[in-house]
Amino acid sequence: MRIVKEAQERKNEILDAAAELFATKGYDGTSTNDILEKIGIARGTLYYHFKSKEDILDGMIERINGLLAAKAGKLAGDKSIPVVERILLVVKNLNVDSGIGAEVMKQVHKPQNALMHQKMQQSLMDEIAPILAKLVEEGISQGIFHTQCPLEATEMILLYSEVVFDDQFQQSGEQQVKRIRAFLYNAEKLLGAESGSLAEPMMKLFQERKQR
Amino acid sequence: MRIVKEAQERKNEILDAAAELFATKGYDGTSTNDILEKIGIARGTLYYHFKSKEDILDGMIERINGLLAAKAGKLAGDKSIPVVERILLVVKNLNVDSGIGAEVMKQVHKPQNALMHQKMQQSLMDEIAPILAKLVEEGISQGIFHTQCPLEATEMILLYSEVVFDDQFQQSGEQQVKRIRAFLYNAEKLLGAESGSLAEPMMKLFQERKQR
DNA sequence: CGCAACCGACAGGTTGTCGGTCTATGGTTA
DNA sequence: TAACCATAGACCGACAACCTGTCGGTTGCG
Repeated sequence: MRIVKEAQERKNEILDAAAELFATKGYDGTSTNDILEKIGIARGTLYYHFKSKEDILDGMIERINGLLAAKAGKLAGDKSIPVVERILLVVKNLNVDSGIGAEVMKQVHKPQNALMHQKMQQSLMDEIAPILAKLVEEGISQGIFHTQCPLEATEMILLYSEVVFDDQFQQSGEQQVKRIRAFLYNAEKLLGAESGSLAEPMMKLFQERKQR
Repeated sequence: MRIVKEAQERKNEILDAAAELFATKGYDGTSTNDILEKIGIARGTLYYHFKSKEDILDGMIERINGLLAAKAGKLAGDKSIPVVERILLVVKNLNVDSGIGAEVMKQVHKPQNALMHQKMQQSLMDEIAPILAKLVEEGISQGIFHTQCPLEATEMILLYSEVVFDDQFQQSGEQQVKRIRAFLYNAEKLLGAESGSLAEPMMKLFQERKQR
């Protein structure tokens, strides 16, 4: 008894399974067999919907990133909230994202998931950085920030946070705090923000996250 | 007629072949068969010297990075050259490295070489960043730079240049120039350098490289 | 003669392909 | 209205071709 579904539905089903598996076993560690066994479809079906394993990864990342970007865009657009607060909100939502995305995010940094990591990073640069940069520009027009290159400054900050706060960089609590302080110091310099104007609210955020 | 060589010699031979293959076909695109056929040894021999394919990659990166770091260290130590000039020299040597390393560097950024890229990046952060940071500190004591976090600022700069100036980021010449300008602007801000003090000599370097 | 270096067959796993099969749907006919 | 195809999109699973890593056995050198 073969079950037939609409293409889009099957595709999502496959992406769901893949996301969960990639999140727990990593991209390299997950075989296409794992995926198709998990949902009980045949090999041919998988390759009917996706042209390769990497294509599945791309699809998954696109889906997660679409959600992330949409959410970030919505938050960023709420002009009733002060700019700095909004930036914090967006950043917070990047890492504490709910749903399958969160699990994926955690595993992204492991060395065996290099490809996944790279693709995510690219996505982050292409989609999230511009959103944050818009906020920075808003801050500039309000006299909070001062820089001639808001987009690039944002990219630098985002990229560095992405790489340095990886789990792979296992470091003692003391080192971690030092790194975070340095990061905020540099971020303020890049954005031309007043000393402490970012650091203070950000440190709060980091401490919240640490407790989990 | 079986040829026997000293372990270290064979190891180097394998690393040489691997480097060349990885450089032309990428890490994923190169099979262990390719490597052992290239030098005419048997499967068992390869795995006698290296415990896995990834182990070969690690060995290769370590070798390249060792050379790079040694060269950079030597250049950085020459106190007869002004600090800014020395920084330029070190950076120049990172990308224009001679020998097999150069070919590898070119291919490192392709998407299929994600693992290679990541390992290289890690190496860069761990070994090269401190060397450059030392130079920055020297600059600080000379009043050229002003920052409380020389190491982290250096890391940010290095990381960003690594990612953004990848070939994968194919962009028009105009965009490229704009990005470079923004990069230098941000680097100066991070290091607390006078406007143009880095940008001017750096632009020269970029233009040289462009001509090749 | 002993040990380090080497060999190559082989197990177990992987991705992607391909010809063939099913099933839902919509048009046709009685 | 009901029975009857026809067809295309969704699905299947065997299979080819590869790939990595292992292991018992072999050989040459000191």
